[in-house]
Amino acid sequence: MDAIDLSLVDLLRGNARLSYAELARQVGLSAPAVHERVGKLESSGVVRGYRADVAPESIGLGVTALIGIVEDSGADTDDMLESLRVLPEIESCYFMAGVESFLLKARVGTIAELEQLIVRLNRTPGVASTRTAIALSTKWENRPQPVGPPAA
Amino acid sequence: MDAIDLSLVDLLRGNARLSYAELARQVGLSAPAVHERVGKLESSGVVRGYRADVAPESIGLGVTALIGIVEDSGADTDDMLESLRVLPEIESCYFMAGVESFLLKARVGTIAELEQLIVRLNRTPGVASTRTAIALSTKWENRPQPVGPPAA
DNA sequence: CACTCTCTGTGGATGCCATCGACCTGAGCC
DNA sequence: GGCTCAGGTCGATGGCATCCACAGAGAGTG
Repeated sequence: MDAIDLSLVDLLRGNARLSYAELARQVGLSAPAVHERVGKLESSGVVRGYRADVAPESIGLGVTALIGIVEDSGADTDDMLESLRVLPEIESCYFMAGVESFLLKARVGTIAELEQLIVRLNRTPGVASTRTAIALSTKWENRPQPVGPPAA
Repeated sequence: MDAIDLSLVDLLRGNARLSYAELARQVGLSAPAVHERVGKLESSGVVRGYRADVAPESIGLGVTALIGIVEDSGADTDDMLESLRVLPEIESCYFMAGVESFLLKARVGTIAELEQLIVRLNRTPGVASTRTAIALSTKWENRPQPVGPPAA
């Protein structure tokens, strides 16, 4: 991970569809060299994939909610995780410090669907309680932070 | 947005670097047809961009925190938003229902940097108080939810 | 110091892909 | 019927991805 790798990562975070030729021009290397570097970034796990950033409301997921989960004392955290993982509405899942063991970001189409999700969560073994906060609007999301040390 | 558009969106959420030729094969159209559809999805705002998914710890952002913000009564929400927007550590910003007006997801390298961020937030005009929860680990994040109605 | 091995580059060749333009076809409408 | 438009296909062309052979820098070693 030298400065050129960081530039590549930065460029690809801004636009994942840049061609290798374009990346090569930006960082001052040849296209094959860039191809190899990016390949190594991928196989070493630095770059986990490439995703289209889609407006959620345009694919019927207009409701965003943040849900905190308090575990039962004695609950098996791994089992709970598996239960959470199968719920497709849960877009992100963080294991937290604090009273609430998990913080979920969930995306659904309607408030009714959110209700169903919350009911399902409360029925899940190991869940003592949930606390849901609805996002009225998303000001921004997953904004890439310019890479720290060798910026440009 | 017909079924083919949804398939394209799904494919690109899974791998944003798929070629138009490959997309065309997957949905059973010609490459130029796919090119035009994707172009329309982009210009209509359904597809907002393409991002490399980078492991944050590998670029020196190993600490994730969720921060709730309570506004002063009488604070100007738009001004606050502008103050928040310039802080690069804030990766996502939701305007929430509830006592806490904003919920931020912030990413920093160290706990010391997180402390600095919280201090800055508490000094920001309009901020009455903050509440910070640290993510001990990220189980998953921004997992694409398979598109609802016409799944395969 | 020279030898060698490895890592990371470059440059050239080749076949696939992006992209443009010409043309086709079916739906909706006078 | 005949217009028009949206959205397709096909073919051509230039650029790009990708493979290969080879070159130079640095580290470790006799």
